[in-house]
Parts: sequence; C-alpha cells; structure tokens
Amino acid sequence: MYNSQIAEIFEEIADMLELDKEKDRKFEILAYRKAAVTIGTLQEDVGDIYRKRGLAGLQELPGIGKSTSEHIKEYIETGRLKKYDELKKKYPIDFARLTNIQGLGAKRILKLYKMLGVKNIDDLKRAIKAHEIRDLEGFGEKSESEIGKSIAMLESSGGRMLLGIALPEAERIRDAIRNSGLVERVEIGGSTRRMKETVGDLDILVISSKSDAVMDFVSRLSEVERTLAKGPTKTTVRLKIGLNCDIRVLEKSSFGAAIQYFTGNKDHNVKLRQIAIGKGLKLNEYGLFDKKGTNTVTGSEEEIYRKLGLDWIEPEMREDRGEIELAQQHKLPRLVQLGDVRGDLHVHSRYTDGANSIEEIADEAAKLGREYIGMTDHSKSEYVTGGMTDKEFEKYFAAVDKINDKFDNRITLLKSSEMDILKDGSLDLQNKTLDSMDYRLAAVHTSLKMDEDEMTKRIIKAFDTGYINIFAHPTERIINQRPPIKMNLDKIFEAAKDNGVALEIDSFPNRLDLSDENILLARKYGVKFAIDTDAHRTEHLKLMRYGVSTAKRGWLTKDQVINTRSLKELRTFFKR
DNA sequence: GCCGTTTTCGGCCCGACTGTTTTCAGTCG
Repeated sequence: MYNSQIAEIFEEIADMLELDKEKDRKFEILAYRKAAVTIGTLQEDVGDIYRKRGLAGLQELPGIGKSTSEHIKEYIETGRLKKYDELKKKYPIDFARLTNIQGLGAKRILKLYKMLGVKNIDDLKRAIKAHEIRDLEGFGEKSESEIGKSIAMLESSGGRMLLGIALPEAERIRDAIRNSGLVERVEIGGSTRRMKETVGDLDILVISSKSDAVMDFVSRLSEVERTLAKGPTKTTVRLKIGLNCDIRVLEKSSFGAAIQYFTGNKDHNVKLRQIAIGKGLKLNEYGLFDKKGTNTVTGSEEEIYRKLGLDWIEPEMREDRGEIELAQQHKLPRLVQLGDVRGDLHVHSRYTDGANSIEEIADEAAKLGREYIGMTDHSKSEYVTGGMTDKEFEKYFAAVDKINDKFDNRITLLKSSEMDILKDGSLDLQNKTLDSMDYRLAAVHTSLKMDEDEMTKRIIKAFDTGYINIFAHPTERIINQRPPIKMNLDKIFEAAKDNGVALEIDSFPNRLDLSDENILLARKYGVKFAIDTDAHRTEHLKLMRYGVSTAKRGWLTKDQVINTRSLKELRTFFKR
C-alpha cells in the first residue's frame, strides 16, 4: 500500500516549496496538497491503479495530472522520488510530524532548524526544555509554551475524538449558550454537524448583539479548561475533554452563509464558491455577494443553495463526493431519517454480556417507539461473553416468548443470535437451533488476523449456508484502536447480495461499521442494510442516531434499510 | 502543478487571530 507514503511525500514537498523565497509558488503548493489529499483518502491502492491502468488511470484522479502522476510512477517503480530527495537534502527536517504541531508551519519550522538545529519532535522537545525558543526572533515565551502544550496533546490524544463523545459535549455547550439569555440563536457546525465519525474540534455559531457577554459566558463554562483566543467575532476555548471549541458570533443577516461555510467540508465549500464565481457572485462566510458587493442572501442556508441553482444538501452528504452535481440536477437521493427506523435488530441482554433483562430492554425500546427488537445474545464460541449453547438457546427463546406475551402489542421481540462465524466458515449453532429463530445475525469474532484470501472465503462460505440474514459489524474495526479485518470487500458485498444477507451498520460510536465509505461502495452492489445499536445496556438503544447518520453519509435511502420496514415486510425479507 | 459548457492560458477561496511587531508575517480553517 503506497497511498499513505505518497500522500506524506506530497505534503512534505508542499511544505518545502513554501520555503522557496525566489518565487511565489502558492498554486504549485496548493496542487501538491490537493494531490496529497486525493491519494491519502483513496480507497484503492494507488499502486494497483497504476499497474492496471498506467499513467492515464492515475490522471483520472482529481488533482493528479502529468507531473504528479509521473512522481507516483517513479516512486512505485524505484521506491524513491528524485524531486523529494533533492528538496530533502536541502531541508533534512521531519515536516510531516512537525507541521502537526499547532502554530508551526513550514516557515517557523525552518527558522527553528536554522537557528537551533531542530530536525524533529525530539529536537524540538529538547529546545523547549532548554528555553531556547523564546529568544528567537518572531517567537516568544508564549509561543514556546504553546508549542510544548501542543506536543503534549498530540502525544496523548492522537488527534481526533469520537463523534459519540464530541457530539453530546457540543450539545451541552449549545444548550448552555441557548439558555443563557444572551443569544438569539445558536447552532452546531463543522464535522460534528456532518456527523463525521471523528471530529477534530467543535464549531458553535451564535447570533447575538452581546458578543462580549457571550464570549465571557463561554469562557466560564464548566466544560472549559482555558481560553486560547478571544476576539469580538471568534473565541477559541480548550475543553476539559481534550478538544478545542470555536465560538463565533455573527450578524443575523449572515447566519445562513456562516452555518453553510462552517459546516464544510472544505472541498464542498470550494466547489460552491466556484459555482458562485461562475454566476458572477462571491460566496464567503458573510453572504453571497453580487458585483456591486451587495449581499443577496439574508436568510437560511437553503437560500444560498437555491440561489446557486442547487437543491439543499443534507450536512451528512457534504463531502464533495458528487453530491453537488446531483443537487444541480435535482437528483439527490432522499436519505433515510431517524424517524424512519421502526426496529432494532441487534440487542444483548443479561443472558450473555448485556447488563439488562429482556424485559427491561423491551420496555425501554417500546418507550423509544420501536415496533420490534431482535434479541441477539452470543453463541457458545464467544465464551468471554458467556455465549450460549444450543440447549441454552432453547431456554433463552422460551424467555423471549414469555416477555413477548406479556408485552402483547406494545412491542414484538424477535428470536435471534449474534452467532459466530467460526474459523473455517461454519456456523456456531446447530441447524435445529437456527431454524427456531426469526432471523440470524452473524459475525466474525476470532482469528481476526487471517489473510485476505482466507478471510474472504471464510465469510462467503458462511453466507452460502443460506442461514445468515444480517452480517454484523462487517469489518470488526474499532475506531482509533483496531484496524478492519482484511477481506475482499467487493467479493463480500457481491456474495451478500446473492445470498440476501443485509449488511449491518453498527451504531456504536467506536464501531460505526460499516463506515460511510464502505456503505458507498456496498450500495453499488444493490445490497440491503440494517442499522442496529448493538446495545448492551438500555441506554445504548438511543445510539441509533449515529448509525442513521452514518447511513446518510453513505447516501442510503429508506428502502435500502430493512429495519424501516413493517414487521410483516421484514419477515418477508428474512424468508427471501 | 492542475484544469477547461468562459479558457490549452490564465486563473486557482479568503478572512480571522496571534504573537511579536509597531504595521505585519505566519498559521489556521
């Protein structure tokens, strides 16, 4: 896999070109950065693309042209890149790591190198300890300590935080500001609004005529550790949970433009600006301006999209993955909504590793308005969770039946299991047990390090039994902790389609598995999906919104998600 | 360096804040 290496090299080339004093290479630098993003976020290995379709294949990628495609070719064939090596000879500095530090760009890094010989983070830490940085021109005591803090943070958190932690925090801050009586309106923006699986910082937008008072109020919130920057329109605070939060106070007339701008993502916004330019307009965070400099929008975000000739795009889609073009053609998909969800097909009870009784779960699920839930406790091979034998499943299902009778029409409980797909691709329970279930959910839990070929065969063999209705958390990844298992996604998705297996979108914030990107890939195969909570406690039943947002980020419509169906329709799907 | 229903040449998003200055460069998003 060359992608991350090449992306890093392009980024470093861009950093080093910034240091060229001879000429302004602004746009060349921009081009390298864009190419780095393209390669860095590519799902397919760039080496494969080159081998299969050559330079022409590379040049079809956005931001990759004649020169950068030649660079990629050179690196793949020789393992080196002359242009990079030459620049690196001039600047033997680890820009890739050093630019991750807040407040350090290429130019200040160069100064640190020339004056103090700093080449990498370790050198930098030494320089801070010796208090050598504060005396440099353009630096000071403040810079020295901020750089030190940034290194510490980088080393402790590793960067981005789970949406499942960041969103509730953002909502607490939003609600506190809303209840302060100081503001007319307050909304969450940024990647949190786009419901991206991890977020780098929080953006909160406010309409208020009392800017100073709002900024003071925010600085004193109990969630805030310290204030990093404070101005009349923008304040940045460090939150105790280890995230930065920007608060922006805006004029009422620019709120629509601002919420659009600060929701992003960046590529989406750049494209909108280009469309604006094409219409003789200028879009920025304050409005959509005509040639005379008059703001033509004063209201909502919808108005901006409309004036640009686009349908309004849900925030989850705003990643510049083709949504703008669809909006121009008025062909955006109608995305599945949280309110469309009628049931939850992956729930655990105290029978294995859940914390609540079946009755407690059924009660809470009914309160949430679910029409049905699937009880999916573990099978015997998952022994760390107390996985059940065939015999124990008989008792389990008898208990489910009993609660079902008790709840009458309030909610329907379905009999199922989160069953292990064993190492050889066979299933963990006897056919007789499987036949007694309403449907079967299956997952891989062991031997996660198998090679791609073996894992793919293992899973497809399980699908081919014809018993599996839902493939749970397909890639087994844990965000920031465990990489996805190796398997051929194309083959798996095709086999899922052929066998009528729905792919799960596990709503647990550290899973979100399938991910948005994998959903986008899978939907092309015509597969169906199930958005489940994988709840292990009653409060987990509320995590459904994360799964639904992930589905929206994967462009799914209601009819592609099986648990938006009535129970009757769902049973038909399970029968195939 | 990339790109093209304005263009194979001439554009490419642009404003806010900080620290260290004493009018602004660097960084960030």
